Amino acid sequence: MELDRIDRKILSILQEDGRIANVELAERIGLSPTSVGERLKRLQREGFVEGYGARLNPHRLGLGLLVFVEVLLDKTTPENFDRFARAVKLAPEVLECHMVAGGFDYLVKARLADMTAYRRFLGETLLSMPGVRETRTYAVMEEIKRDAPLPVG
Amino acid sequence: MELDRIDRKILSILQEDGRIANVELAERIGLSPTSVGERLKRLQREGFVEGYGARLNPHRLGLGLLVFVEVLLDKTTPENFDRFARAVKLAPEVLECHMVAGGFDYLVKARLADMTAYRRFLGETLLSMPGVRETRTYAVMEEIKRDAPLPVG
DNA sequence: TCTGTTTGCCTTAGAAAATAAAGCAAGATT
DNA sequence: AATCTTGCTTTATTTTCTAAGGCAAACAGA
Repeated sequence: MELDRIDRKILSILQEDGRIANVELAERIGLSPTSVGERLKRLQREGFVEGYGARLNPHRLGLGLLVFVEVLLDKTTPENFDRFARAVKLAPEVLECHMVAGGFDYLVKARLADMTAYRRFLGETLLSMPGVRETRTYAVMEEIKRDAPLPVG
Repeated sequence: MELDRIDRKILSILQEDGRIANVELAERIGLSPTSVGERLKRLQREGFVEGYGARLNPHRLGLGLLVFVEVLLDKTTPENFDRFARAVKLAPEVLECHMVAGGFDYLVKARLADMTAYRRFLGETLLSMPGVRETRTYAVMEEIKRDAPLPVG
């Protein structure tokens, strides 16, 4: 399944402004609203578009601290991996968690109110997770680039 | 400026489904469309909602490889920081870049087609950026949790 | 306590947008 | 050459958004 120039333009615009009216989207593309709507429906059906979301300001919501945590597990058995994965999915502070190849097992991205909240999170959530041996925390001092759109062009 | 239970519910729903019709949003909240619309406009005006975006599937777009790169700068002067920041903002492969406190200077998150593309990106973009001394790459093997909504409850 | 004001919600009506149907033309297929 | 498919357009109906006006409860000051 191939994307043409128009499909990419639709995706690009929608990634920046997911709530744009179909009429206006069609104007910017240079097609009728109907055909743009059909293309979009196809892009959703084919799985290019997974959904839409509001972009919230974390600081405004009292989540002033962004941290990355490198996590090493005790014994890297399948059950340990699985239990850790399940625990991470339940923790609302954790925005992302990736299993990586290299010096550690998981990279966790979390947002919290402040360092006090982080201390609690580290002790009560991360370190009490099954099989966690070691963690290294990196606090973000400045967000240079935040959630850039995927390159579709 | 305080958020009540209804505001939080609006933010929560909108974060998951940013394209929901105001009528349906109002139904799920239990208020009239007008008053939900007014609340939402206020939440946007006050900066809680920064915008809306389509969630695209990176794999479907041929971006099968997710990497995190730790970057160390040569001399940590303000100009070097600034030049690096500007260069990073221009690179479309870079989705996030954070200045961190700890063992290195920057943590970069990037999506690429494959390892070949990453090699090129590393050489032509990252290593040729001003003042970059050392990089450590961590390739993601499995995405356990991806872009979870911010906890607003 | 009484009065005026604000706040947050509702209903209603007019404007705008989404959706579905029908048709048309260019290119592919047999 | 005739038919089918594809992708677009226009039109009409339904749905949604938006702005106006009004009501009642909470609040402030005299």
